Amino acid sequence: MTSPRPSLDATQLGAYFALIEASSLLKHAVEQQLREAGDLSYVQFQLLATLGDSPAGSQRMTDLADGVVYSRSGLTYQAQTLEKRDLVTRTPSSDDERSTTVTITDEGRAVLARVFPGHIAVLDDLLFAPLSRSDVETLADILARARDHMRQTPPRSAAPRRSKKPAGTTDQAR
Amino acid sequence: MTSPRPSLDATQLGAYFALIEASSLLKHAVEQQLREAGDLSYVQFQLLATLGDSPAGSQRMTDLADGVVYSRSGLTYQAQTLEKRDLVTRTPSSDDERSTTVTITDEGRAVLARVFPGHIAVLDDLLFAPLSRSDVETLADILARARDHMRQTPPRSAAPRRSKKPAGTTDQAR
DNA sequence: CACAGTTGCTTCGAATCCGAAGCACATCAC
DNA sequence: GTGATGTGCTTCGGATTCGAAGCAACTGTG
Repeated sequence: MTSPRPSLDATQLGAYFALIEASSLLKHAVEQQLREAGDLSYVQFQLLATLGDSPAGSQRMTDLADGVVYSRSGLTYQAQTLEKRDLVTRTPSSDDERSTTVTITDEGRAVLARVFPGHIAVLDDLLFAPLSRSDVETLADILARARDHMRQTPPRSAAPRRSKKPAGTTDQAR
Repeated sequence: MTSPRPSLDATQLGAYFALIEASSLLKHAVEQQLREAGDLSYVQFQLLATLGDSPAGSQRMTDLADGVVYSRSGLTYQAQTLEKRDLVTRTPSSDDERSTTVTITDEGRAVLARVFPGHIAVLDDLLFAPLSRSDVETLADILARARDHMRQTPPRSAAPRRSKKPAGTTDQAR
């Protein structure tokens, strides 16, 4: 950051690094707690929590994938893992033979309930402890805006201009 | 499902989810850009950037690991990968035979320089675009506080005051 | 109805990650 | 010195991730 880069200013860099570091640290801590308390990975917890929050306790694979940030294949893997442990069931949808409906089981809800208190505790201790009430509100507001913007921004806007991919053009190598 | 349990309030949950989602989305986007522009993973970029920022362009493995959030073994893996591509060199430290000093090469700096503009562009488009100047300042301040707190909080404090367990659930096989 | 294009999910291979165990050097007693 | 500990890094095995390719079921057009 002491480099002569005419791009981001110190504040922006600070925000960026703080965001990445804080989320990484938090995620690691949460992951560890989940592993110890219920032998769950973070994704697995997210899936169970999402399902537990759903009206019927079930969702289509695709809708689940949209809620979480992970890939479809990764979701398949985790869903299978959860199914093996009887925390969810997977059944073909009735109106569309292709889609799979994932449903949380009582056992799944039990694990969720067992893990939740510790999860909250970690968040309180690590994330919320050093923040005031208004800090949290502000944080929620700003990050929600950023998230919403990223969600609706075309995933490919990263590289400025690029249309069709004609051939093995050694893409933008400077 | 907003159960009647003494959990987090809506604002806290919102902040938590927004933090996780925003950082995940951003990281994915950045990762993709880095991959396309310089065939670097996010960790590799972080390592190169950290080294590039260092006075002599070099650091001990351990110090590097502290800067990044990843594990020692993961760092070893990535350092080896970078070394194979001649983006860094690794030499035993002179005063301590055990430690390894990692140094960025000119080639490494070149890759860094090639990748940087696109990196900035992604950040501008995805993270900073929907935020005002003061938003960024506030965000940086709050997250920096959270991060610093997490860094100095003992790693094992996951479940501090929570010793009660739901019946004689056989603990994990150790 | 037949066909082409979509959509939903899974399988496959490769890359990456972590924790535990192991190895080698350092440091601290005595 | 010499052994007991500690520190720095790597190796090992296993888990998790992704993208690309594949399969099966839907949809739209004539």
